[in-house]
Amino acid sequence: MRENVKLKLVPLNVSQLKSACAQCNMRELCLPFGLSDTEVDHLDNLVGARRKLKRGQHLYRTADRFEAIFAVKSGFFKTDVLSEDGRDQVTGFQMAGEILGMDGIGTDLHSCNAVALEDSEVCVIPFAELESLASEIRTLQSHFHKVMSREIVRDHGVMMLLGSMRAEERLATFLLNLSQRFTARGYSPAEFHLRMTREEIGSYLGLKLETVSRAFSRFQEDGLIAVQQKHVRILNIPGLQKVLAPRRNYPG
Amino acid sequence: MRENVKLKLVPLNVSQLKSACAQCNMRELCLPFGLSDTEVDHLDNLVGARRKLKRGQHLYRTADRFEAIFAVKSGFFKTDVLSEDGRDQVTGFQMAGEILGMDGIGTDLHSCNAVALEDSEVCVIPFAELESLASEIRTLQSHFHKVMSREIVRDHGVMMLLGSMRAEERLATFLLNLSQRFTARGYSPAEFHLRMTREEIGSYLGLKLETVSRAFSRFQEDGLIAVQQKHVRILNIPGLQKVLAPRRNYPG
DNA sequence: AAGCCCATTTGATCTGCATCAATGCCAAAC
DNA sequence: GTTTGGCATTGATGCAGATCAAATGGGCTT
Repeated sequence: MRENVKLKLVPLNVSQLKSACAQCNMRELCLPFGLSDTEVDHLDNLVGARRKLKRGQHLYRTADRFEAIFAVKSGFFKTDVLSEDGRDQVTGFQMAGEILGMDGIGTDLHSCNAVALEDSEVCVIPFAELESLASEIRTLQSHFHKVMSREIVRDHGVMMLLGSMRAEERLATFLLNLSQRFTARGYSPAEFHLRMTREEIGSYLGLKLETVSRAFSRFQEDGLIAVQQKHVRILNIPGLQKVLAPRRNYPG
Repeated sequence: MRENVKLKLVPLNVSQLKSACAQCNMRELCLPFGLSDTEVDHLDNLVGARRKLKRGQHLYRTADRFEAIFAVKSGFFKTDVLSEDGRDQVTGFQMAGEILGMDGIGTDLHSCNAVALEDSEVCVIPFAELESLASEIRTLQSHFHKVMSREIVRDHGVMMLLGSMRAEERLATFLLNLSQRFTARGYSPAEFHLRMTREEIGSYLGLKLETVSRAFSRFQEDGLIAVQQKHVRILNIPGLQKVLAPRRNYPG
């Protein structure tokens, strides 16, 4: 049941409706940010198609030809890298308004897999056309560069997490990050449904699933959160933040 | 002696010489890649200044205003992120032909520190002007996007390293990566001088300096390399590669 | 050339997380 | 309503790498 894969290269579930960035409520978090109304119209023309994915379906796979980047319209994705020797690393989780696929620009081939973790919908943005439009609309060019740069900065944050935090610090960081992103999208900062498994969280955080589970339980014992399976309620945000700044022995 | 810091905000050591991408032997690894002669001239006009740095000097610091990206002309840099609670993570090492500063595009402020690990020189590429030129020269725009994308992909590689490799695998990956980059620059693939300390390597690889040191010693015992302090000679590249693919227990 | 500082190496011990193993829970399928 | 299978929790044990500690050695300064 995992997925029924690549029966058609051009999937049937491509809606030919206009994507209507202008009406999209993720507008302010997505590529159209900062564009004038007429500029958004141009972008709308470019985003010719949406694509719907069922849970478990791949949006793209490693070594797929790169042709477009994708804006998540609804749903939830993960990206992961698979090394030759079988190692598997989740490199990110993407939600509405976030951009997927920039990994493919450098080599014209995708360098990771993108998988829907729930039924999802993306806007398909053909990259050659985006570059054309960006060279005409300077605000779009500039904003696109900012999006890529922020991805680099985000990755540095993950490196810091993986390189220097202990298990509970990693999970706290993860939860606070999710909370903040849900908030930015108008959802509750304190209560949400995890779309990914413990194993996927573990892969992202450089931990084994048992360690993730134990950290969840520990946070619950300490009254910081309430977890039941995939449902999480954060009870004490400052408390979670304090997990991150443990050893302060300032000599001043 | 670490550094004599920010005596002048606009450093004196800015050469007003033309940077002459056309004559630079890093041309093919750097931004000019793929440009025609006349296009390279345009880029040359844009790159108005070079800047020399002594070992230990900062090229930029976290929260510095972002104005330009930098192409390393000669020398060696590290970038690192410092978190509020004092954690320090080296996010990369940069050598000739590589681009520094893209972390600042997203917020107009730099989000990490860049430090010269030896006397170095960079080409200063004012970013606003680069965007202007990129919107006129499509090959430049396209190439710049590729450079950013590759940075993202590189970061994913580091995540995989930090998230799923053991100490010796990390160090082997690191050495092979250096070897490959030196090779691409016409240096020996097998023999080089490390510009960074064990502690900086450790920070980058998510290990303590003692662990790095022990891994070096282990590789030496195994005849894979010869190390003496910062001088490294790789004796057995396939052997180092084999360190990365240890546990193959295919059930086939 | 001498002395100092700091990077590096190496050893001994400790510990956080991985690993191994079993049980429990929930949703979908029958 | 029961079965099934994936996911999650929890416990027991082991080990890789951190931590603590000391000795060595180069490179810079004087």
